[in-house]
Amino acid sequence: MSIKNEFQVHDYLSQLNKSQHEAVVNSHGASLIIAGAGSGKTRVLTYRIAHLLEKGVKPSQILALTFTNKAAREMKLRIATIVGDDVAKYLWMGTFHSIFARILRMEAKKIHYPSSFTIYDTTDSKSLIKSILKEMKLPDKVYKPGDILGRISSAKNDLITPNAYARDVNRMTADKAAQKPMVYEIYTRYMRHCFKSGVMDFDDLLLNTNILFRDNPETLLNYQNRFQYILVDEYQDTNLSQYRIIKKLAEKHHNICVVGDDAQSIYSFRGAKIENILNFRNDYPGYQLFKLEQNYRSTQTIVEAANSIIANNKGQIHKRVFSEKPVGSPIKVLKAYSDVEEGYLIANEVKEQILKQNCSYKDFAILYRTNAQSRIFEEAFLKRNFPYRIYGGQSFYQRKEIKDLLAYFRVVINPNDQESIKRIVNYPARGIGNTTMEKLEAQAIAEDKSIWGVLTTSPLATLNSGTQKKLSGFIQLMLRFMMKVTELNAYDLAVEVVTESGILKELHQDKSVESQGRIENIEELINAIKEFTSNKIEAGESPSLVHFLEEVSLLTDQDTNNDQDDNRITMMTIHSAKGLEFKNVYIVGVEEGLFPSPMSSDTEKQIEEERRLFYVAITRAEDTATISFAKSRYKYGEIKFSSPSRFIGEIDQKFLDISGIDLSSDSSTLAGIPTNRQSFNSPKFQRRESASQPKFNISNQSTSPVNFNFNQIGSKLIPGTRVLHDRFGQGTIISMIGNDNDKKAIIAFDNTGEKQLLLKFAKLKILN
DNA sequence: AACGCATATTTGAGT
DNA sequence: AATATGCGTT
Repeated sequence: MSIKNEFQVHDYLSQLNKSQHEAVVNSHGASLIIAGAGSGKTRVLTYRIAHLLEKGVKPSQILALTFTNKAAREMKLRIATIVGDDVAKYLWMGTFHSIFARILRMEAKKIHYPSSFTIYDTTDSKSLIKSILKEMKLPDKVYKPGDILGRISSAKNDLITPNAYARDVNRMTADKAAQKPMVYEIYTRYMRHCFKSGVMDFDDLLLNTNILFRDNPETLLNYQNRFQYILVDEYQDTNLSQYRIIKKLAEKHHNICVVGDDAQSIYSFRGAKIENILNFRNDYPGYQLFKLEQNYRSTQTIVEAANSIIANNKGQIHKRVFSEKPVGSPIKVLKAYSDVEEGYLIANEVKEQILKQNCSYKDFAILYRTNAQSRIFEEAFLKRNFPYRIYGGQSFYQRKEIKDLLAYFRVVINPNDQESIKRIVNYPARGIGNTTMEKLEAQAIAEDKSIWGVLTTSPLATLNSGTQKKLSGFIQLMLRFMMKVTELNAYDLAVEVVTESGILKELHQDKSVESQGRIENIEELINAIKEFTSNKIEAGESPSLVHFLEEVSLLTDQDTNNDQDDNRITMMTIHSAKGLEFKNVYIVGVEEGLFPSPMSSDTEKQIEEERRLFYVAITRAEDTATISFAKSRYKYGEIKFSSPSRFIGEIDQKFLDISGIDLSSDSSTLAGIPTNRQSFNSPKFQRRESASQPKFNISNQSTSPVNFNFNQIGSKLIPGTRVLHDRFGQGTIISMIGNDNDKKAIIAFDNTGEKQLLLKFAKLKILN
C-alpha cells in the first residue's frame, strides 16, 4: 500500500523525543497529553493522527477538534503531506463550532430546525436583543445589549435553558441585585425568536448539539459509532457545553485523546472550565498521562523566566518545562513616560535589533492586552515606514458593505432571518422606512409570524398603496433570488444579487473614496466566493451559497489571507497570539490597570488567569522578549497615570535587563518595579511624574518634513507630490478636488491605501 | 430620508 | 480620541 511508503519516506517517528514518541504511538484508550509551551504539541497531534491512519483507522472515523479554523487547516495540511490529500480530506477536523454546525445541518429536522438555519454573529445577536427590549419596553440603558448577551451566553455555555434559568437561584438573584430582573424573560424571548427565525448564535451550535444528543439516543449512537477516535486540542479552554458533547461521544469507545496545558488556560471569561483538564483523570480512570516538557522554541532564559511567573499560581498540574537551547539574552524591560513614547521606544528597539541580528520585520511581534493599544504602534511604525499587519479589531466580515451583502444571502437562504431582513429592506433605499418596518414587526408579533411571513401571507391593510407597492417590489426581487438558489452556484447567484439588488449601482453613483473602497471590498468578497465555488466544484462538493454562508459565518480574520512570506511586523492581542511563535516578542503596556485588566482583578482566580495570559505572552518568544510599560497613557481621551504591572516584579530578577529604566525617579523600589505587591498611586508620586514629562521629537531626520501652510503654498500640492501625514504616513498625491475651504487632496498612502483628506484639517507635510 | 449637531459609549479577550 | 446613537432640522 502506498500509504506505508509515504510513512517510511517521512520517517516521522524518528523526529520525536521519548515522551512525544510515547504520546504518538499509544493511541488506544483515554490519553491526557500535557503539552508545555513550545513542546511540539502540534507535531504530536499530527503524527498521532497519521499513526492511527497507518494502523488502518479510516479517516472518517477520526474526529479532531481544534480551537481555530486556522489550526485545523494547518494540521490537516501537515497530515496530508504524510498520508496524502485523498486520505486527509475525509478527516473530521475543525473547530467545535464548524464541526457541529455541519452535524446540526444534517440532523436539523430532529431538533425542529430548518437545515438552512443561519448563524448570527455577536452584532446580530445584540441587535436582536435591542428589538426585544423595545418590544418589552425596557430601557437599554439599564439592560445593555452587550451585558444581556453575555448573561445569555454564559447560561448557554453552562447548558442552562430559559426554563432552568428561572429555577437557577444564583442567576436570578444576581440579576435582581443588578437591577435587571427581566434577563430571564429576555433570554426566553431571544431563544423563541431565534428558533422561529431558524437562526442560531455561536453558543446555540453547541447547546443544540447537546439537545440533539440528549433527545435522540439513536443519533448519538450513530455518531458514537462513527467517531472511533476523538482528539481535542486546547482542552483547557473547553466549556461545559463542549465538554459534555465530547464526553457523550467518547462514551462508547473511550478512545479519547485530549491535549492541553493548564498553564495556558486563558478563556474562562467566556465560560471555559480549566477543571475539564484537571478532572480528566476522574472521568477516565484508566487514562494514560503524557507530559511534553522539553521546549524547543525558546531560549533557556525565556523558559525559566516564564516558569518563575507561573510559579505564582496555585493548583497546577505539575510539570517541569525546560529548554536545551542557548541561554540567550535577558528579558529587557523598558520604561516610557507616555504611550506615545512607548511606541517610539519600541520602534527604536525593532530598528536596532534588525541591524544587530540581521533579521527582518516578520521576526517581530508586538503583543498587547487590548486591541485599542494597537493605534500607538501603528502610528509609530507609519512614521518610520515599517511594514506591519494588525490582526483582530474589525474584521473584513464585519464591514458594513460586506454585512449588507451577506444579509441578502442570508435572507435568500432563510427569509425568516428577521435581523437580516431589517438590514436590507431599505438598502439600497427603496422608500421603506422605520414606520413601515415597525408596523410590520408589530403585525408579525400579533400574528405570530416572521416579517417575511407577514409580507407574503397577510393582508397589509394598515399600509397605504404606495408603500405596499414598494414592499411588493422587494418581495419580488427576493423571490427571484430564492428561486435560483438550487439552480445557480454561489458565485453566479452572488453576482446576480449584487447587480439586481442595486447595491453596485448605489455604490457607483457615490463617487466618494469611501464607496470606492466599499466596491473594492465587495469585489474581494465576490472573488472569495468565486474561489470557494471553483474549489467545491473541483472537490466534487456542493458549490451552493448555503455552504458558502456556513463557512463564512464561522470565519475570523485570523483565517483569511495569512501570507507568511510577506515581511511585516505582527501586531495582535496576546489572546490571538496563543499557539504562535516569533523570534522577537514585545509585550507592551504591562501596567497595573491594563494588564492585569481591572475587569479581572477582583478575585485571585481572575488574577491567575491574567498571569497565565502573561505566561502565554512570554512563551511566544524564540530569541528575545521585551517588556514595556508607560507611566501615562490616554484612555477615553484622558491622560491616566499608572505604575508597572505586578507581573514584572514576579519574574525572577536574574532574568531581567533593567538597564533601559531610568533609576533616578523612584528610589524605593528596584527601578520602579514593585518586587512585591506594592503600588504607586500616591498623589505625590503622580504629580512628580506628570511634571517631568519630557517632550520627544519623533520626526525622522532623514526624511525631514517641512512645515507647510496650505493657504500660501497650496499650489505646491500637485499630483505626484510626496507628502507625510501624521496618521497615515507617506503617500503620493493623486489629484486635488474642491476649492478654498473645501479643498481636498486624494492621496495614495504607501501603507494604508487611498484616502481623501480635507486640507483644512489634514496636517500634510511636503517631503523633499 | 438625509443631514447636522449633541451626547453617549468604548477599550476585555473571540467562535 | 474616535465612533455610535439620538434627536431635531431641512
